[in-house]
Amino acid sequence: MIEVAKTPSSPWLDGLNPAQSEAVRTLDGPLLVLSGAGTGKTRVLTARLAELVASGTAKPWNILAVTFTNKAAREMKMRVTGLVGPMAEQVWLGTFHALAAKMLRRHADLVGLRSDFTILDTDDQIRLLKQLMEVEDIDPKRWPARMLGGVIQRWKDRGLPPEKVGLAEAGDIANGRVRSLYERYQMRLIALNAVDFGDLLLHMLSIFTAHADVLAEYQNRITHIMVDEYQDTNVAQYLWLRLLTGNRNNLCCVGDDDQSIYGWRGAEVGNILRFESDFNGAKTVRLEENYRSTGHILAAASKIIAHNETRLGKTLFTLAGDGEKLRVNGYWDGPDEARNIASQIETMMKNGVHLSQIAVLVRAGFQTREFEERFIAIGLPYRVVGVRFYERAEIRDAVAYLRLIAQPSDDLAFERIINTPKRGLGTASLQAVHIQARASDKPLLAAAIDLVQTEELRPAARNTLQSFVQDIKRWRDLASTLHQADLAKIVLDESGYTKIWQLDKSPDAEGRLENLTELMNAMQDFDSLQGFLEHIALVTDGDADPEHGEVTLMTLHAAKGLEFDVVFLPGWEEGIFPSQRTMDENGAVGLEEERRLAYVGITRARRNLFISFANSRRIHGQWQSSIPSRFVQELPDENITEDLAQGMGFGRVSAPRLGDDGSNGFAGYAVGGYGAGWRRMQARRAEPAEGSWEPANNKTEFCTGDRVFHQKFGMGNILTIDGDKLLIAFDKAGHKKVVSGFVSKP
DNA sequence: CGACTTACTGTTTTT
DNA sequence: CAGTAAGTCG
Repeated sequence: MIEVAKTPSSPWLDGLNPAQSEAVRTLDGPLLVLSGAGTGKTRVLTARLAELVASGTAKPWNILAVTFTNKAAREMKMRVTGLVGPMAEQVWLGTFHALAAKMLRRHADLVGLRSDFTILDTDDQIRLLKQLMEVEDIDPKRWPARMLGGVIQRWKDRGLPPEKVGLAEAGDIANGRVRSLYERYQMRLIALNAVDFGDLLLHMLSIFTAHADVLAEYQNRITHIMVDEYQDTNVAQYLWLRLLTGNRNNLCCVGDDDQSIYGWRGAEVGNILRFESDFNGAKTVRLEENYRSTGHILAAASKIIAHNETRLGKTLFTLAGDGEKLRVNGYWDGPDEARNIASQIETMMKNGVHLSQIAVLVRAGFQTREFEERFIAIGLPYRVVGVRFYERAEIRDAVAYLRLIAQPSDDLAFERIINTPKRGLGTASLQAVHIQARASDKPLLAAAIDLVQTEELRPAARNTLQSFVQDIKRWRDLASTLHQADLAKIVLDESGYTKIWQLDKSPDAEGRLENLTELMNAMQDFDSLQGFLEHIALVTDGDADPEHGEVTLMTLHAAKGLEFDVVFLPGWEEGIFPSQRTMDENGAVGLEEERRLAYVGITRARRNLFISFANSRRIHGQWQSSIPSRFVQELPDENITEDLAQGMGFGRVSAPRLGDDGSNGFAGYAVGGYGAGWRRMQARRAEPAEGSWEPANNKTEFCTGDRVFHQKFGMGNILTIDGDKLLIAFDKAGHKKVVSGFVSKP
């Protein structure tokens, strides 16, 4: 390496490897830093930020540094402060949403909002949509509000306001009424002086597009932009970045296309894949030296991800030794898997491994249950990451009180608490308030104040409503003199909310009371009630602090960015992981994302990795036999040791090796018999040539009316065929939808 | 208005 | 199976 002259006072440049160093020293022009798992991404990001300031290339306030999570933003701020001191405070540093919210509050009037707008969460959105769906006459059974909310959110992710949504793509959803639902929803949000998460970006886009002066102001001020986790950006975020970058083009994006796992949430891997053609003269730096995992782990991860077609390609390497091979375990069933993993953890614990260094990572939240049950049974300390604090019902109720106090026009908060605790103000009373509100064009709370002056409600309801609005007013007056935490205590006690849980006899009531106390503790640290409400609107992570002497149990998604000495990856079975639904909905693209998830999971481990699958599992109360994930098959022989349960003739080699089309994970499998798996294993051994093995049952083999046999349902006749999905009238089991791979001709 | 019963439906979720 | 959501009765 050539010794480059450097300022002696730049400690952040010390110890960087050549690639890292190059990324840190490339200060101008478009730069893509492709950083594989564990290659020191955060280090590069913070060092480069420090270098920008220290070299005089940019003043702190000229720099915009964007992350996805508050946690990442916090860490970056801390580390940059450590490097350059309090100057770091001046950097525009935060999440996409927090930065956009900050901007939007300055220009709210340009889109018809006031600067004190409320930020709604998903729950509020859904409830609002349900109301509007009634108006639009959309059947909530056929089209669940959650789903339509998702559709609208996706449009927002793509930067599409209602008028830009193509008729074609809106056409077949909810009989073509989603578009007008979206329109109505947006109007309602403005009327409520509220925005949802997607609006934060969307409104800024429309302001930047319609008001050149506003955009110019930001473009002048921001000369350098840095983006973390670029592979997770959606179209709206991309457009926002593009507009802010202007023609300076000083944009540095850091990310890893192989770790893009949020496509289903609107993230566009395309953004990172296209970077070089998107930004003229872009330079790409690859960080490929991994400082986290041992050789076998890294090799397995690399070889699995190599099965993906759509990637920029990197080759991770480590100077650490090979370490131990991955262990691949087959178990009889779910409980067997949980029992074995739990006892392996116990053994490690006895051998001095700290529990905080052990994680069990699952594909979906419900999979943690089996482990929880086992861990409780043997008294193994654990914690489940994922149940978000601010999404708990009791917290949302409490916050709704505070929201209504802070913002009397917050109708959603009003609706949430008007009858919580039960005051006898049910649908009839609420209806009356709604009518009054619509007639006078006022928020619900104001309408309620008017309504109690009239004879409209029967005396009992009127009195109750009267005292409710008076309470709110009284608390509102208190808010100016009391600290918000004390206010919260008074509100919860006086409203009778605390009492609900004190009287509740269900086992989790105590926990809920603790959560409320926790909420008030959390409120201590804020300057104002407003500040606290802004925080909870944009922060959902319940601070996953480690070092707690507990095994961590969480989803693969939640594990991104974390690392552990020992990682267990259970449930590697077709249909679970890769998830059947993802493959059904997104085909080959979905399968590649699932594989990236596998890659993320594997690369979380520093030293020991255990992958496992079970022969049968109880899903929705039904026992179902399962087959090992194709990802098990993709693990290279030389990096693993395989352990099967006693007498189980069903090894990983029996996992499907299919084309990556995601079309039919089960094709050709006589599921249910271990013998079948064993025979396949023999067959594979005998004829291992790539692609030589064809699925036995091709979907084209079936015709409507065919008589077929199913392992579990018996004989039946095919009614309809939809791709590889068959609707079959079984003689005994009735009508069932099954995948063609499950049935055979007799 | 609210308590109770019945039917349905089950991923991942940085903000 | 188990949790929710809508529907029905008192």
